[in-house]
Amino acid sequence: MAKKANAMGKSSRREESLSREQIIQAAIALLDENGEEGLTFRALSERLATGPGALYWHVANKNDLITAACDDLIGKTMRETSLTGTPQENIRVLGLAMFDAMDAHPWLGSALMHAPQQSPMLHLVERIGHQLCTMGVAKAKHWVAASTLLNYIFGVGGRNAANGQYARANGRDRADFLETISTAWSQLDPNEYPFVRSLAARLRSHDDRKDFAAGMGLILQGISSTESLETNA
Amino acid sequence: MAKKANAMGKSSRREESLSREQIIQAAIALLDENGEEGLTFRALSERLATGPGALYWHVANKNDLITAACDDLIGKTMRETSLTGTPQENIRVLGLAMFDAMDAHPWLGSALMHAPQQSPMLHLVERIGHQLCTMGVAKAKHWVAASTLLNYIFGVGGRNAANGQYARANGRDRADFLETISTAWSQLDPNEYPFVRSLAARLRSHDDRKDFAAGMGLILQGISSTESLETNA
DNA sequence: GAGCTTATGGAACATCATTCCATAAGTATG
DNA sequence: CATACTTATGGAATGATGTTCCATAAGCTC
Repeated sequence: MAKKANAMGKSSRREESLSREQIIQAAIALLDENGEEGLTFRALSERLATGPGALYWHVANKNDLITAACDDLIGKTMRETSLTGTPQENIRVLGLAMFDAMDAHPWLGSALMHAPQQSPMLHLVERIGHQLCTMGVAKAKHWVAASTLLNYIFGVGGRNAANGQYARANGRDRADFLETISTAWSQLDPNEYPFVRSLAARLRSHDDRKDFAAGMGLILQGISSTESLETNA
Repeated sequence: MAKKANAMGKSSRREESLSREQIIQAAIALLDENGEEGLTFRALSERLATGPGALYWHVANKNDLITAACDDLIGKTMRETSLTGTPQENIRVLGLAMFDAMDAHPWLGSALMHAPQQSPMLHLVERIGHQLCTMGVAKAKHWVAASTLLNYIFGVGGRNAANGQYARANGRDRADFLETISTAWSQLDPNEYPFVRSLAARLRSHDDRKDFAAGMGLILQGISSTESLETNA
């Protein structure tokens, strides 16, 4: 008795062998189609016409795979973004490129929160830093300026992704979703929540991308201002 | 045959009945002790001396539970934070209170990225908004100012949490972790990554909390600047 | 006490990431 | 060409998870 193991027809090495790159691309496709929960080793192996075990030859584990997928997209985004304007404009362009990537791949923002920083991310830091230098930002401000910009970029990305996925998970489109929240806000107690109430209308009509760019503008203005910041250097 | 169901000694209603609040507190304790992955319905039911099924009477599902845990902590943080300074100072205090909460509960930042916005979060928005009004920020800027601050606060929280958890997951303390990255940065190609290299030393010695406060200062300065921003209202 | 509601907790279920392993195709070596 | 060794492969098993189901019992209302 015992396990007969594999029947005869078994495996015979596949014509076009698997590759790490192939697996990453399939993972991205799966994530794009079905969201964060759509990526399972079973679904992935089915799509690639193999078994889950084979994937582990090319990929260490799921975290490794997701990290690689993030790197791939950030790298692609960086490669496709060229900078031709003023430093401030260029930083905005970089931020918007990341925003668009996270918008096109709604799982990306959330995944980046869990994934360790890898080399494509460093490339983004470097490019932003280069623009800061061109702007003539004082060296003492470099660290704070760069980290504030990055935290903002990925903070927005993460939250936008979360909102989008929440709406999608409840089977409603963005407009419905915003409409519901906006209505709820406008019905809040005027004494307790005057500010939130006053934002209800704006919520309904706002444009995430424009607001993102405006927020970058706010930070850039803070960076450019001549006031020196408290530093701990 | 078939299932004999429960033996006789069975259940007899527990002396102190379960409550949603009790479950939430136990969940927070579990998350604090063992991180994001430490919260399972099995561990939770064991700690509460019951079965997983009983928890579902008080809590809809895991998402509901995590959202409730987040709300509990944000609510507590808001309740414990009183504002007595200038509007700018107050906004900084609010941000730092959230930073400290996310620092004390490293899973919080990450969980907030997935959880839908609930009423304690609205309370935070309201308080920040009130300070913006006191500062005399133009109405047209309210939306951008508030959302930029919030995105920054939770963006930093999320990233800090991710870094901390990554370090912890690899069994290294913060100093080790930063040391490794700092060294890696300082060994990058000087032609390709001059900026990142120049930040290596700063990375080693930086203080997350001070940098967070400085970033808030940057944004507040941008908000206070008299230049009007492009709005889409 | 009868009947209904509120809990309770253990077992069962489906699904997941991951490991294991028998196996076969490639590749180098003689 | 034959023999070893490496590189892949893919299916089966493992263990843990969130969730559902259900028999049961305690409280409550009449």
